[in-house]
Amino acid sequence: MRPSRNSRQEILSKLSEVFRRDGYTGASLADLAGAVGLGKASLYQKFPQGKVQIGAEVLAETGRIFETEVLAPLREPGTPEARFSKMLGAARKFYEDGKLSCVLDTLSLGEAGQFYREALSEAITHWQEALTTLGREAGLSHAKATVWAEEVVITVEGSLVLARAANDPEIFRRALKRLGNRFANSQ
Amino acid sequence: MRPSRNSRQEILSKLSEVFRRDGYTGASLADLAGAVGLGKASLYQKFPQGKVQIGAEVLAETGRIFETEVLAPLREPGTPEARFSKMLGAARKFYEDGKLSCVLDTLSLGEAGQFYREALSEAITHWQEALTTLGREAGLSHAKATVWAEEVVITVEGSLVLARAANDPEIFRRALKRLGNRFANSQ
DNA sequence: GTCTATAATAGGATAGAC
DNA sequence: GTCTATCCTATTATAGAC
Repeated sequence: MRPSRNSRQEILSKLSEVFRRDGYTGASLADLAGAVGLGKASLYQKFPQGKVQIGAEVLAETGRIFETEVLAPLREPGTPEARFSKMLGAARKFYEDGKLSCVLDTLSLGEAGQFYREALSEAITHWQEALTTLGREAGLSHAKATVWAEEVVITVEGSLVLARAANDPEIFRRALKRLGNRFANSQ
Repeated sequence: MRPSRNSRQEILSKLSEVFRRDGYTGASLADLAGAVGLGKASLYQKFPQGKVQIGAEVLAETGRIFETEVLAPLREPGTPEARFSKMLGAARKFYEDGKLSCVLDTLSLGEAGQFYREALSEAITHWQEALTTLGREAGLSHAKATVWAEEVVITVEGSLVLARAANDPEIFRRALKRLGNRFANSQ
């Protein structure tokens, strides 16, 4: 069923954006509350354990969205090339054309890294495994598929960092385009 | 001449470490002061404009160190392959084998990104240009050298993010090793 | 130059009214 | 459920002693 206007999912989506722009420490409760249009006290009604809980649920929900919107296409029918291309398109949307950072980056700095270590590791593993499977289906050896998968994730994360630091989202889009072209040409 | 025991360079180096672990917002003045073994008030003696100034000077000094320790080898005598290999070794040391993040990442989040936008952009450009020059000397066309340079920087930044998020510095070391091998094999 | 002490403000969190 | 009001702590920043 369709979530109501301010379902928990919608709230977490808005909270996620704040963390992805400002990082864990940089996102104050006032910022977070403001992003969902509530007072701070109302946030505590929904997240009694406060900021740590908000981060944890944001991570979990972001992982679910990433799974259904970005990784699922890797497993749908079609040639490996087409499926990878779909994933890249979905990633481009997920990261808003390079204008929005990744929680793997913004929620792994400093104290947050300690809170969320397990969730972060699992998210990376999950992403890499989905890519490795595709690589194998495209004819790569296990070793080559593993390396390729790691490099794809590295490229997405690295290009997002550069796009943010240089204030040039085009860096991200270029990098994704190259990933797609190279995979197509290797087929 | 050799800097005295607590020269500004040494102080900035210690301050830099805090920013690279905890990010701009995550680094409190108490943390920063503690890292150099001083009280907060003493930090304000050295940096009257406070945290923003500290970040700016850390960025500038980190850029100088990166230039002399990591980029300089690219321009020294030797084959392109040897010079690139030296840069990778220096980068490995600079990032402490993947255990220390890059200021391009940790000082570009949230408000810090606005403060330091120019310095961050310039640092990226500088790094890429040094690599592009090397690529050209290795026989690449301008277009290919530019792409290759961008990909090297992306790989370093991305593998650092993953290493931190997964708490596995080996990701960074593997990525650097692949960069070296691939360049050698293309010669 | 460095310290203690102290503002002044922001941030995380809770109580209780509506 | 959401708000105002409040508390407590942390944080930035400064004053003034040594």
